[in-house]
Amino acid sequence: MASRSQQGLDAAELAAVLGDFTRSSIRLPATEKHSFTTLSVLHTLAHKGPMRMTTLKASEQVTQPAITQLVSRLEREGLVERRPDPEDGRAVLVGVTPAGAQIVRTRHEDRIRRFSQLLEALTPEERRDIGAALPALARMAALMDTER
Amino acid sequence: MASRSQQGLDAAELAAVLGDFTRSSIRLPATEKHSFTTLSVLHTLAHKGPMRMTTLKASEQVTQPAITQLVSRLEREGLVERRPDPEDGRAVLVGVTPAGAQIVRTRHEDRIRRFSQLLEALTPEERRDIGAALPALARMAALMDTER
DNA sequence: CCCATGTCAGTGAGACTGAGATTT
DNA sequence: CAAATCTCAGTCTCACTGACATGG
Repeated sequence: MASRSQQGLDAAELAAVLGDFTRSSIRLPATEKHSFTTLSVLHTLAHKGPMRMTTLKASEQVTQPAITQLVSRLEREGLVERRPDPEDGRAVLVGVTPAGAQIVRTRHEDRIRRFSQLLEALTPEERRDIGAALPALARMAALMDTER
Repeated sequence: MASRSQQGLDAAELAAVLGDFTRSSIRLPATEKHSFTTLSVLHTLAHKGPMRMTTLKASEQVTQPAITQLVSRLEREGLVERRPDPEDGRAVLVGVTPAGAQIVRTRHEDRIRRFSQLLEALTPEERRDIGAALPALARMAALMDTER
């Protein structure tokens, strides 16, 4: 790649590798029962605590009706709870139930197990390279979020 | 992280960073008209040429009816073409049309543009670290695919 | 009265299972 | 006849837009 020697990293190569990586990652959890958005909502609620629909909507990048519908489904399954906001009669606060938190925990453990296996199949040099890039990748992810 | 000094990379940290990264990446193309699977099918067909439904089904990890339905929709939109397999009367071959190939191209260019902007916001050291990790990340993606 | 917050109704994509049709 | 390939029918999730009720 011509521009790699200039700035150390070619955008086309980056897009190709990370695109493949994301595609492969997405196809993995297809064996699971819950959808990506469902898990993302549970993850958000488990890590940030109860919040109102509007806040949740912003973090998941969907419309209000979509959040209403999703929260209703999760509530029916006993994974989240609705309760009125004591400070604002229009709003409701949504929080995870113990069952919802358990799903987040289990999924997290599954992912760690899976990644551990993947790491064992890599060479020490590859593990070192990926480890060294994690802070930069975390920064990129943060930049993607703020850019919206 | 305790185990980082031992093997150079902690699975929990890797899962956390790559999870965040994937989440942020997925939420990005929400502004686009076509779904993830739609784009993935067009991408596959554009890069590997016409193939039968069964092959496509395997690469996208969905059931036959889902592929039938998706191809029908894409055909209706003029993005792919069905034609009988001359060597097997049971099978059909699916290929992209020029319009479908154009969508793949445009999306690819958009991604490169976006990544270029992101890279400019990083430090030279961060770019170097990510560049050095790309081969290892590509290997990980390949391992995820073969593991299924 | 206006605005923010949430829900309801209707529509469409996209996935699944189960049941055929057709060709090898 | 058995197996492979694809389609059809019916159902579910999950997203959208537009209209609406309700409280600040």
